Amino acid sequence: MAVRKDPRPCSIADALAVVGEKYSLLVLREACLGNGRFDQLVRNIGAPRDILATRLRRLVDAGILTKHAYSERPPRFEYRPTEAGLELEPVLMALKDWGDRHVRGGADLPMTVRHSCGSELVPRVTCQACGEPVRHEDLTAHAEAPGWTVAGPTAA
Amino acid sequence: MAVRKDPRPCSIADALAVVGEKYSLLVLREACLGNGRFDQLVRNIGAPRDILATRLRRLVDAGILTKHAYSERPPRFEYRPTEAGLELEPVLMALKDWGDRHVRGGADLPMTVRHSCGSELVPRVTCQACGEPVRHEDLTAHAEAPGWTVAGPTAA
DNA sequence: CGGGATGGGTTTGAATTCCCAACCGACCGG
DNA sequence: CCGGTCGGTTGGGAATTCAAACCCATCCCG
Repeated sequence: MAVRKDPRPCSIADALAVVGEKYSLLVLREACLGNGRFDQLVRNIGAPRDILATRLRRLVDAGILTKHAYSERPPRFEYRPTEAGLELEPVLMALKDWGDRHVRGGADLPMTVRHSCGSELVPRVTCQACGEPVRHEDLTAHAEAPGWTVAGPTAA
Repeated sequence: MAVRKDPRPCSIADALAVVGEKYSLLVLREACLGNGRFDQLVRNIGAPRDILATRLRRLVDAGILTKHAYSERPPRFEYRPTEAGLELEPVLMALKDWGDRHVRGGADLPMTVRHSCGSELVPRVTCQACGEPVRHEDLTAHAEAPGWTVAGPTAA
């Protein structure tokens, strides 16, 4: 799915080139949940088996999953998130939050996540420096490489 | 791209069904940057025009973009993020951060974003309740709807 | 030992998408 | 009138995806 001719050098595009293909993030969801076996992935995601096999190869190659043998004889594997994969989990949580609020009505959430602090997780993307939530109107983009021109005063 | 037979009710899957198709999040990136005109999108994203047209229709239908006329005679349009679209921008930032750190080496970032607090934005996904960064080992998933079974003690 | 189930895939052929290039209509500028 | 811009649409071939079937080694059961 690698965006063929992305004219802009951009880490968002780079990230999507790795995890932006169909099912990839759902595979990571399941891997993070501990459901990393091939047939679990097939059942829980509903992806065709061949597609799943290619995604898994790609995610392993990209260093997001590792293929871990949980049994020799017969050889059986489980796909587990690497450190890089685990660091993608907050993105997944932020996406889940957005989906909770904007796609699903906001009520009757199919699944919740509890944080170790004791309360139910409500993920917020914040600025590390000041701790404030990241809001569009507080952002300004700056080009560091050629290819970037920004029209308005808005930022991404 | 709606995942055809997603066996799990999941807000992540729901969100991806809307913005998970190829180019969709890059379109939103450009819209947030203020580069919302059709030919700007074509140039900056590098997507085929017909695909872009389909994505735009879908994003407008989903309430993520609006088609705003910036000129009558000749009729010219600009796609702008709605409130829901703007609320997806933090996810984009979190994704950019991951890409910065894991796909790109970590150095020579093509673009940076400044936060209104004065420092360069380093987005962190935090727990709203306690303010701590969201880390995999602090999470536990809980099923609220049928379809959910989690294998390990891990969580997503 | 035979017979079925399980796990982790690969193969096949049809259906769907994507991609590219060309085209179009409305307008403007010279 | 002629070229250029903008915002698309159209057509046809290339690439992906899909569903279902198949494969193969290994248990499990009797």
